[in-house]
Amino acid sequence: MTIYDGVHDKNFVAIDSIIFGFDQGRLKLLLIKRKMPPMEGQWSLMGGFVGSHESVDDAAYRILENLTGLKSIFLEQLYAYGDLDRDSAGRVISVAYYALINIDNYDEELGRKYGAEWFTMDEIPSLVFDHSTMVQKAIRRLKRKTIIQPIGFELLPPKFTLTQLQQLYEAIHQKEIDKRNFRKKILSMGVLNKLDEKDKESSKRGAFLYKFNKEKYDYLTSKENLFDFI
Amino acid sequence: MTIYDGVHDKNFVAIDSIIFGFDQGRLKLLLIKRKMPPMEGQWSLMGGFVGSHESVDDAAYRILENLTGLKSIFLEQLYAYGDLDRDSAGRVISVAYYALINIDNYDEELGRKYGAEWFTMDEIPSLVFDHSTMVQKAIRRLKRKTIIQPIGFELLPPKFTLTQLQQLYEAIHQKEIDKRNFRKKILSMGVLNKLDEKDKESSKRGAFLYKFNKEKYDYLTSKENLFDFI
DNA sequence: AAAATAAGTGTAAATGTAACACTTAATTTA
DNA sequence: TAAATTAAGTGTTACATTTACACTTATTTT
Repeated sequence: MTIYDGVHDKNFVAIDSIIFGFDQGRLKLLLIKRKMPPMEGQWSLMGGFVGSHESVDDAAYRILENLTGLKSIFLEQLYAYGDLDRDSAGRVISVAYYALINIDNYDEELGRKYGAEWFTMDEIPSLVFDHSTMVQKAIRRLKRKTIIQPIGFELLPPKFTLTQLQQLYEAIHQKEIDKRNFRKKILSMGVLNKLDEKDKESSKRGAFLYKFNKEKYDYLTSKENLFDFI
Repeated sequence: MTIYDGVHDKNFVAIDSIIFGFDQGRLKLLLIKRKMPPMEGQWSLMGGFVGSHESVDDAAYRILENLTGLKSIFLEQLYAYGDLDRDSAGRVISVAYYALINIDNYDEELGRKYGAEWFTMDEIPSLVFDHSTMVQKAIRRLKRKTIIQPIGFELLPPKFTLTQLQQLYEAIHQKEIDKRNFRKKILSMGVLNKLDEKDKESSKRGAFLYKFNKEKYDYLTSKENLFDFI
């Protein structure tokens, strides 16, 4: 019946993480320089193998924590890559995840250990294996997802100004957004809480700080199916 | 550094297929009755293991062909499921795919061999392991995707009436659609070719048949990024 | 010839999105 | 201490998209 029945085969399963950050108005990607063959010295996504006594999600969190020191962050499965020759070292199936982190919480010490560096989106070098494909898909997913869900907050500090939030959206979508329309839309979602504090860093007048309202967000996502993406 | 480093572990990787069909105005799902432990006699998605000498996509196509006899059909990766205890027989990571097939081309002979049956969406029995979760996700994906891309055609015969197409959309989205608005929108997409033939099965007057224009669709999807979903 | 059946068609209201420029608060400098 | 500087903050109109809504037409059956 079936020409090839692979019932008794096991395979290496790996994780690769597309790690997004946001700094100085620019969207960034965390890459590491490979310290082992194959492709030693080439830029790569952070990755590792899935053990047989941990879930795939747990492996993704574990690997991300190794590099960033961060535990509870936004991490979502992107796609499973399964071409036979995708990894030149042999047959490895890789489940790609993308993470959104607040760059302030990133552990630079750890990063140095892995030879990690942040790259702005227009300066991403060519990557090993099919990692560039993964990054492309992650960017598309991020663009789409931020239209529907306000996940962008994950990339900002807990308190942020509307201007910062707008700059983030502009960085993700790579286009200018009208200030009035942006504020109208984002505030109408009702997931932002205006604080009494002002940020005086970037202007003389000072801009009000806002906080993401997770409770309201969770309520909306549970109530309506609209926000539900995948 | 890392508490658990699973570098040297291999894992079983499986495929599970959510197979959609459309018949008599109803969206349907193809399920099989398990003929082996665990969960013998329980309803399940069609599945199989990924061999170490085939790509994950190839495995998905192979397994689908086994059951349906169909080779070139719409098949798209849904999600990789990796909980430790998801399969009660042991540690198996499963990559779920969903398929859209024209039910006329389905090989009933083969289906009988596997104990396969078509279920309408409101009659889906409880399924083994995490298969119900997979089905839920596939339905959500299908709903979303048909809003953006006209992939619904995959479920219809090559020639179809606008009424049939509308019934398909109504079945997927589980709500009535206004006939005039539906026709306006679907025709404005410009991916349908009206034929000179009429279908006289369902009305005395007869309804014009249409054909999906793949060339135009491919052109649009390559040109504009709009249709691009994931 | 009349009845029955599903196919086929257009317009107006409502909603959502996009375009557009000036005022205000606070600090710095002259 | 008044003028200049800087980014924050704010509404309205035009345009596009989506929704709501009902009758006529072609053909077959009785």
